[in-house]
Amino acid sequence: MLIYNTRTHKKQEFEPIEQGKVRMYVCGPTVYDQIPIGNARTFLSFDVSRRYLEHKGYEVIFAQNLTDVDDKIINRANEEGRSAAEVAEEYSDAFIEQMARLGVAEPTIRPRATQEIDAMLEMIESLIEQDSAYVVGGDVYFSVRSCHNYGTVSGRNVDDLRVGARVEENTDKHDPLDFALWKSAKPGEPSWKSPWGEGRPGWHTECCAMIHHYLGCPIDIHGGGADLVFPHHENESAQASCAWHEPLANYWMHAGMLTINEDKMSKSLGNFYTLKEVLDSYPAEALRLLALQTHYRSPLDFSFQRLEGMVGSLERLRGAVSNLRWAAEQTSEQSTDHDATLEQALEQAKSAFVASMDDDFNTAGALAEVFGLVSAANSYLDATGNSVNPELARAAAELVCELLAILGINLEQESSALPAELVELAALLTGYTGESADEAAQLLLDKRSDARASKDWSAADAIRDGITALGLVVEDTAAGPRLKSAE
RNA sequence: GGCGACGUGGCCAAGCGGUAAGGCAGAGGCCUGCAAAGCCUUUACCCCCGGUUCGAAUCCGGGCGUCGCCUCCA
Repeated sequence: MLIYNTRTHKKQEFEPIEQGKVRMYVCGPTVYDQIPIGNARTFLSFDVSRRYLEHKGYEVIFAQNLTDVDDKIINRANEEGRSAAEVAEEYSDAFIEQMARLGVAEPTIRPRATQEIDAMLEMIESLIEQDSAYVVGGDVYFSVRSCHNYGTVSGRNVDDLRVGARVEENTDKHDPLDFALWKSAKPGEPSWKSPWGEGRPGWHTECCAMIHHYLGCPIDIHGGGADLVFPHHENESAQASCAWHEPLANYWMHAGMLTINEDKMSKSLGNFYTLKEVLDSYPAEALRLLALQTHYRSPLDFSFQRLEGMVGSLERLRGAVSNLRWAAEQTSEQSTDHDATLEQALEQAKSAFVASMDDDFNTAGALAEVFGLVSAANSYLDATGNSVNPELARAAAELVCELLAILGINLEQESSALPAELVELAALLTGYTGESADEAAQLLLDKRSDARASKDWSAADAIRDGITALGLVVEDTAAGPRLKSAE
């Protein structure tokens, strides 16, 4: 399969270092607040990459850090008058919770920066020994000019870099390009002991040391948002190169940025949404569909209007699966004249899905195949009037679910029990005296069928309206009426 | 100034040398007592101008436009 490598600017055939095994690392969040929706896009993309690699039979060791010490965390803690550790703890938990809601699989390893200080100190000492880093006061800086291949990940020339474009120049540095590996602690800041005094690690230091410690260098895939290419990943790579004389990673993957109505999301523009906010109002699967209909490297324009549309798409997928399964239960036919067409569609979907995903995780193409399969299945149901070949119908339903599962979209809904209010409704309209919602539903549907048979439309509609009011939908299929919960 | 993306139907978006997937929205039809669900049909000068080629949305050159990154934002 092909994977686009940021470093080489090309799609390359993926060859893992170790046969059958993939070691990958995706830069995690700095835990100072609920993560923004754009951040979630990155994690979603890599979740799909990981799932697909696993589907291909690879054993994937997936590591993702939590940056739980950082200026932003300290600032927030100061504002709220509590410790940085408390803030980090709260938002680490929040992050893990939201990822679970999004259906992002747990990483194999989830190191926290504050727990890995030893590995960082070791790396920094090694860099100092090799003259790639120097100490100024209690700070340690990485010497960019000492790294001969600096710029190879991001494709930049050291001499082209505009220094001080966004941050004031720090006069302690030997060279303006140098970056901090270790920062001395100001009073009241969280700190750890080091040979250079109390302090804390720099951001670029964390990921690199953790990768080396847990996965070894080089790893197969290093991922993150496109905004991390420079300087974060460039710096990580430089540290590995100078400390261990190994590349950090063979493939560098970057997820495109998320925009809102073509604008970069930012608090100042008032178009800032957190993942939590979105998931509180929309199903995670709809958000996934939205994200996966755009290639992971392209910018993704998010809007609630689009998300709204995805709810409809989700329904189409769910509807097809549930209709197929339902039809399969209703009939005992062994085969039909239309089987061959559907069988062909199944094969087509399977192979085209894989072909798309093999091409640098083309989820939009893969998804199109799933929709194609859904269309074929719906046509099949239509053509057979629901008198299906049960085995084939089930196979189609399972394939839809299976393919979507590779994309992390779970169609299986917890089969919500019928609402108890049905009993009251049945009591009112049919004189039902029992207490079973299932029986009540059956009775109501039977009564409605009778009413329809005798063309008593008002009675039939009264029953349907009553049921609709309970959040259910009555569908009259060729094989009889059925109840579904309204989305 | 440097580096890099991108410009495909009303909206979103695949395709990356053989004459345009898919989703959402719209229109018409079928089915239905009416609905719901579903089916069928239907909407493209692929930003512009050159070039290469038997053939280009796809490659090359030049415009125009949009966006991202350029020291700590995924």
